[in-house]
Amino acid sequence: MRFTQLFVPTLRDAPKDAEMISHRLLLRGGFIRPLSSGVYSYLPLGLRVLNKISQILREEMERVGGVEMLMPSLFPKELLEETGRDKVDVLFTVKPQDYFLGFTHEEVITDIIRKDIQSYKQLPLLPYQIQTKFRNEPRPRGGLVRCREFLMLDAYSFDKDEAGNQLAYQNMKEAFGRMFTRCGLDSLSVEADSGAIGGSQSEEFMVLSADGEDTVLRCSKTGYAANAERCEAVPAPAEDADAAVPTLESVSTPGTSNIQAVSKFLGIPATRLIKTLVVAGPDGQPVVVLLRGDRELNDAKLAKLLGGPSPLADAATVLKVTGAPLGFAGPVGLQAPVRMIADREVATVRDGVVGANAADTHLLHVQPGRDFPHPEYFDLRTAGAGDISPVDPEGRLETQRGIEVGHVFNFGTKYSKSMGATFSDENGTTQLMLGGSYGVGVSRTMAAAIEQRHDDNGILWPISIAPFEVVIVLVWPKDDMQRQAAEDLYSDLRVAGIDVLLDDREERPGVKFKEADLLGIPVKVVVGKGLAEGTLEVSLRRSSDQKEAIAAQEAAAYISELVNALRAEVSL
RNA sequence: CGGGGUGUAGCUCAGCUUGGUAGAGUGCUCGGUUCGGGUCCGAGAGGCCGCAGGUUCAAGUCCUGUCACCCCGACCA
Repeated sequence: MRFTQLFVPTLRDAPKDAEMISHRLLLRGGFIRPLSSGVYSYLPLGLRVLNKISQILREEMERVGGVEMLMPSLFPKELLEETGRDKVDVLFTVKPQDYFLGFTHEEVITDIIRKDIQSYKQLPLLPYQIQTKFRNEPRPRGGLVRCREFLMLDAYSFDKDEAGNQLAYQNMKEAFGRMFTRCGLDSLSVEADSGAIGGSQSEEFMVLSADGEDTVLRCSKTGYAANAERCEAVPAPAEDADAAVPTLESVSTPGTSNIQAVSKFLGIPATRLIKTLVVAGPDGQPVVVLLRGDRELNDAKLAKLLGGPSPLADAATVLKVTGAPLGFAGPVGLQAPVRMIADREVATVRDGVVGANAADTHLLHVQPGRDFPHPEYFDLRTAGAGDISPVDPEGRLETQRGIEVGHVFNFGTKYSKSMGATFSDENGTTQLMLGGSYGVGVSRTMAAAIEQRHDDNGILWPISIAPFEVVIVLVWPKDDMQRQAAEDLYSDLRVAGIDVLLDDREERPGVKFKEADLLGIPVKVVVGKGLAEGTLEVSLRRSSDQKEAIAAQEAAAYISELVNALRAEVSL
């Protein structure tokens, strides 16, 4: 491709309100342009990257037996009513008739399968597609990181038995790992919550990045990693388990309606406080939840336990349950009989401090089981850095940020059951199919790659997904010798199967150098003053201070070798 | 949906406190200059100051409403 024929509107400055690096560089490099919140056009360079990523995904899907197809984006209302997902809140509705825009395709593929598969002989099956998805995200963010319209690979497995189902899940996990490695990303799979898709087994693929949306916890001893929202929180061992605890004492603590204030006022660490929250369960009934003072309630764990989202109760309910204003609730002497649950760690608190269920008053020397009946103990807090690893008592959890680029789900018979996808087994018996679904955010992967690979001058694309593998900077297009040498090299590299961009613009050299860096093309060849001595200058974007002078006649062969070496770094 | 912020030239922003002729840089066009890391000098084009209403002799500036976008939370590839 010749630069003069391309459309690459670069910007010297990115908008100040674009904060994520990938967002800024995608805009500055002329890869994307916004149309609306979370809705972007892919300009020529952006599309080239998307296509390269998509191609890698296709190859890895075919490798595990995937078959590509393309399903509609327009869903009739009745289809989603079958599984109840017509109530999903991210759905876009299409007006004249009752259609939804496609957000994920479990129902569509299951509808096809239930009609066209009758026999175990037709299984297993692994259809997939790469397609634009529509989700009315409440808050799009970070450019391509979180969009209302985005490109996704979605795959669906259908199997006749659990062994096949497990194999499909494991195959897909491996395929995903290979995809991200080949895209030049440092990724890891973590245990995850299955969310709206449902099902039992679920893992996310994370690209580690300081600006990632998700928190990942990793065990220092083993390879175990989990999304923080999902990671089991192991209680810290009790200190002074045998120490005598004095009898209860009520103290005045004026104006201390949060843990921090109480801790500071009494000079007692938050670890000895017991936080008492009142939540409204899914049935509307209040539930009292106890946590150690320094811990955070995990909404997902609570929702799972109580059977639905359970937000904090309003002040009126708190007053009714505790007899006190917000901030002074405690497990001792509650007004109304309510269910009381606690994080397991609360059982380890000795000589604790709790709200007295009276304004500006707390109780000292509290002992669970002595001063109030033991509540039901569960894993309810969010695990954090320094916690004991759930898989190895010697291990400690370390925290990192990540961007979720892929997610695998095993949902068993969830969709085949609700939609009636059955087949006849070897004995002629009707059975439900087993399935899983698997997604990769293609456009998000593009952003994640930049988050992980950039420097002050711009992007550092891995060669496998770079818009071009090589850029030839023709320094003086009006110099016939330089132009001829650049054209020859351009043609030779194309013949050698290399994706090459010839910067043939009538621009000052500095502009071309700066933009080559911004655009992140892995190999740069400068055809300029060195040509007087018969040489071209070759450098890598990631180490641009190391420049090699290569004889013009040998340049094509040298660069081919270099490109092959770079390709090999991200091959499997 | 809750909280915070921003809307002024293609892009990045100043001007608003204290109302009085619409600004800079960059980009674009033209002339010259320079010629291997976003040259320099000069000239020029380019504006519904997000939109609607109000206050005022007078509104980019003050008030009310509204829309859009960005950031932080609840959700997800």
